[in-house]
Amino acid sequence: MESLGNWRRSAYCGGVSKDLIGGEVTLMGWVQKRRDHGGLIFVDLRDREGLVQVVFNPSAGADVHLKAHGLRSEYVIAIKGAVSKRPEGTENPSLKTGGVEVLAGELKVLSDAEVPPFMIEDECDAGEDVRLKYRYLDLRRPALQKNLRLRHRVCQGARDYLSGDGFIEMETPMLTKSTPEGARDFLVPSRLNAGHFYALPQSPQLFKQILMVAGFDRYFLIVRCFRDEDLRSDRQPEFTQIDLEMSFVDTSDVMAVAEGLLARMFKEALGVELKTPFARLTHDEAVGRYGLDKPDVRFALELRDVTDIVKGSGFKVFADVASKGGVVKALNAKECAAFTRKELDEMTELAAIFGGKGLAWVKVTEEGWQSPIAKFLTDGERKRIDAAVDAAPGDLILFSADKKEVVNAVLGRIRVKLGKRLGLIPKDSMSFVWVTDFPLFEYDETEKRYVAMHHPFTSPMDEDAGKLESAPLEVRSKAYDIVLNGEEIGGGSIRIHDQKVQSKVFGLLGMGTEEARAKFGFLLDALSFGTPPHGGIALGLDRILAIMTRSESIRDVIAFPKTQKAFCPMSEAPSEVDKKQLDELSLRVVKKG
RNA sequence: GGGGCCGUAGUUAAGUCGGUUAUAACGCUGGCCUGUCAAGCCAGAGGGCGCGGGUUCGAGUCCCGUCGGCCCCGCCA
Repeated sequence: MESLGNWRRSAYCGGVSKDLIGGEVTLMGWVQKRRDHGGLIFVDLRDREGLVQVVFNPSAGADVHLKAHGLRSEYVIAIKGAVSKRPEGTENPSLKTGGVEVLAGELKVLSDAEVPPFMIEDECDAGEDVRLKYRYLDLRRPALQKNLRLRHRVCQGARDYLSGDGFIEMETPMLTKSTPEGARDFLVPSRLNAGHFYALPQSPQLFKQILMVAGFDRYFLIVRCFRDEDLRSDRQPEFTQIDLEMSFVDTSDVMAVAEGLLARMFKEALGVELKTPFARLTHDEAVGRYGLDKPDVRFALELRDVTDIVKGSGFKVFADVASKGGVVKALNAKECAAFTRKELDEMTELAAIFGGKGLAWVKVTEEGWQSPIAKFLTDGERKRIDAAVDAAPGDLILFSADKKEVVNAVLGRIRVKLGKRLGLIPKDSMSFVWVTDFPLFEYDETEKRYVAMHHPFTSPMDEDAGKLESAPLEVRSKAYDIVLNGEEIGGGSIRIHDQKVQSKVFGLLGMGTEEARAKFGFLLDALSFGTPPHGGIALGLDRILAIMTRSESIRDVIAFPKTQKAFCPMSEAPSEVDKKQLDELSLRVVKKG
């Protein structure tokens, strides 16, 4: 290995252009590929800006040529040489620098390299476990470099936009207080307070509200959040939010800022102009028509309620469900009457995953219904159903009958599946939709109490506030989610700024006065000292980037993600710690047995 | 906590009904080669099938357990 000495890079490999022809350059980078012809040796040299071909010609220096013979993939080298137009017929149009090459005059091997466990190229087919173990090699791949540099630009755009709109970037604690509600906390033991723990923030929620109390008026943060829950392709234990909060505003103000912010981020990232304002659906509409509170509105295929049509029918399954307060809904899979038994079974299996006990189907033909349930329904009922779902010969109607929540979940997911399978989703479409008017509370059957649908600090709608005690489940909230292509990419709300209302909500959530004081006393205190009406939103940066980059998983837009077991194969975190460390923290590990 | 798919050279994969010495491609090593860029040609090395049991004359193939990866349900205000 050689030292850099007084050599300094004069250009990036990917930046060697025709303009430099005739000049000398000093390049530094990684050996992508060596093609040794015995005489001529070609080396593709790579840095973050791209590749350039370096030519080692024995006639230009026998010793340098000999040295180049020993180069291997991923060696880090520096070369000095002349930029030259490539000889006629040897240009490589698939390379940005394919019209030129660098004739090496001097070579330094700055670092040699082991044979990498997988090849550093975009079409890398190595498994994700190997790639995560050697993440530094994986990150050398142009695809990941591109994703992470996009991440930088998007963040930069967000900072610019928000700073320009009067938002102040602040900092909130990472060592904070564990609070009930919400996700499981990551805990950090306190050495100076034996037996006491900090929690890593699930979001800066309370602190940003308190900054509003403190009069900062507009705050933002691009901030890491932590939730100790099971992972998914769109969920990591630590993830990044673009978090903002504003004072003296109502829902429409926050939504307008979020739209402007997203428009700026997409302009920055993809060069596309988003049309604002975005479409809006109430929670009721979203769930009713699409089955989910994160509707993919890129295609229709909407759910239709046929409960009224079948409630008095001879089909016992439907009639029973209807009489017990359940619903029967239908989905018209246009032109899918040719579905095989196997395909129908797959749909039923999918329904089962989401709690559906079955899935009735009807193939609509010129002669009428072909279906196991046809004989249970009258001609009139069948006609009314046909009309309800706009059925035409060749269509396939799928039914789910159950409790409302189950029917919506089942048909909502089947709708998405069908949308993909039938190619109903327009490529390159970015369909944003706001979902508003969420219920303030849900009833949790296992805990036997109300739980906040968004979070406990969400303000009820002014016109519903009177129903807080009389009919909590009918109270709608000032919460809003932003959904992109069927994925939730953000959510927020106008907060409660009245201490009395906040106390009342805590009470409805089953928290006694004392408990509320113990858990959220600081918030209640703060609210009592003059609080502006305020609200905000948090955008899921990783998810947005995954959509922008068409990544299957947010792991592809995070430099150092974790596996599904929340393990980092590179650093091997989490790990056991020394007994001494545990002693200092007054901790003892209890093996589960 | 649960369901599904998957663990075979460095990597990606094949391996039939259980049957000689476990295949291939890429990569790697050596040699030849002055216009390649998926370089080419020749030669070669490299694994005992995630791990532990079991069944069997015989297990990469079957069974049980376990570990790990991915997808999903629950969970994620």
